[in-house]
Amino acid sequence: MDINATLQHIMRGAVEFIDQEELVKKLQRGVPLRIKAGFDPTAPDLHLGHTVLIQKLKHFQELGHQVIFLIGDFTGMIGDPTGKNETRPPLTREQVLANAETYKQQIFKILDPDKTEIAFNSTWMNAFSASDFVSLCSRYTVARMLERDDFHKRYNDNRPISIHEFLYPLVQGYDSVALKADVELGGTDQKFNLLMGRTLQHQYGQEAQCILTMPLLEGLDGVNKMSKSLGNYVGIEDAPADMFGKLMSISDDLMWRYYELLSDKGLEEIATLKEDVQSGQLHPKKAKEMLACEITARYHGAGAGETALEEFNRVFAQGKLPDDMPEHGADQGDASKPVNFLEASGLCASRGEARRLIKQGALSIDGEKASDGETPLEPGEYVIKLGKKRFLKLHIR
RNA sequence: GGAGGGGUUCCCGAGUGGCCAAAGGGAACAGACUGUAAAUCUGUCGGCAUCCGCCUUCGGAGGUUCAAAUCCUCCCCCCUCCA
Repeated sequence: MDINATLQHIMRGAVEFIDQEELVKKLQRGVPLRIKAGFDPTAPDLHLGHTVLIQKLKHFQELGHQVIFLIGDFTGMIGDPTGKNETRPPLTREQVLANAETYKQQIFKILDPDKTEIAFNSTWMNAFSASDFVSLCSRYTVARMLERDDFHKRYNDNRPISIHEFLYPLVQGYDSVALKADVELGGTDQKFNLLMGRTLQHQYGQEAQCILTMPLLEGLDGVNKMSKSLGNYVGIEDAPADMFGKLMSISDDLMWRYYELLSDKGLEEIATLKEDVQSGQLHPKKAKEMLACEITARYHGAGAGETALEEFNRVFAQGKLPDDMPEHGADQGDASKPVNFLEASGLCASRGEARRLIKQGALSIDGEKASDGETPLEPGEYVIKLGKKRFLKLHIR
């Protein structure tokens, strides 16, 4: 592959690359580059937002470069400054290793294990002495630190910034020194930290890394970035039916964004799809199904996408029942009153909620709308549906 | 160290002694409409109780009062200005 084709592959979907000329120089040496991306040691519950970056790593891998998946177990003690999270309690060695295993399980659905190096920044940071730290801190100024958007805002809004939060960018930058990274990837929100790597590598007498930022994927709401805490995410470990269903619930506008950032389809192919939808040749729902199918198949195997599609249409388009439903058994009598079994089975958080939902017309039993929550059911088997998405197979003894 | 401002239900935020389970917005959930789209409209949105009503909640612990998110005391945390 010539340099131009290589560059094109690298730049696809990227928001910004600093600095292309430097990259060309690095590439021309013909030695595999060291590509760094850092991740939190906690909650290795990756969602599609993370995969935007991981797929970019894969691109580098395909081009023969060395990918370093850095687990920030030291920086994890600090927590990337967001103003929300305070210092996290340090994880134990065992927890970190367990999380790393879970990471591997998830990222190797995308990356090639043989070409991926897993690193932990505690490896070098735990060896740091207090004077090493002083030396590191002396290489950057408070004024420049406050340029970081998040710090800047918080400072102006009179919201707290703890001093240790300044350490996060410094350590992340130092990681690049320790790893001798050639390129570091991150979301656009990471730009400051990525640039820190360049500065520090310079300071420590190394060639500066290039940085590549990827867009942040919007969550299912189409507004906020995808995140676990906002609950607007599609986890790559989500069951095929959930994954498919969540993707179908996005707006048509958002669908194109997802195509752009998540699909393996070429950009031209996507443009064609979009035209077909606009001209009315292709129903937007079909286009969305294709997307949901592709992504579900990526994480659950080739057949899973099709299966999820069929299931989805059966349950939601035709109003039939899903394949597997949670089951719940109850004795006849009090326990067989709808308000009681809805609560006992976990379909509702409380009896009050069950009553409200029934009043709102959300409950159906064996396909019949039920408005009475207080009358016990006779012994037998029932299919309970609450709202659109909650199902239950009920046995009354 | 001194002076001042602030901590409210999932989030933001109003509320300064009873009419407060606490305005308003957001999120979420349900219904209508659909393509389980999105948008929109309507409703719900602490727990128990089929209405009455009862219990828990407004940073924490005590106190005053018939009655406290609201007043007092101490404590914890955050911010600003001065030093």
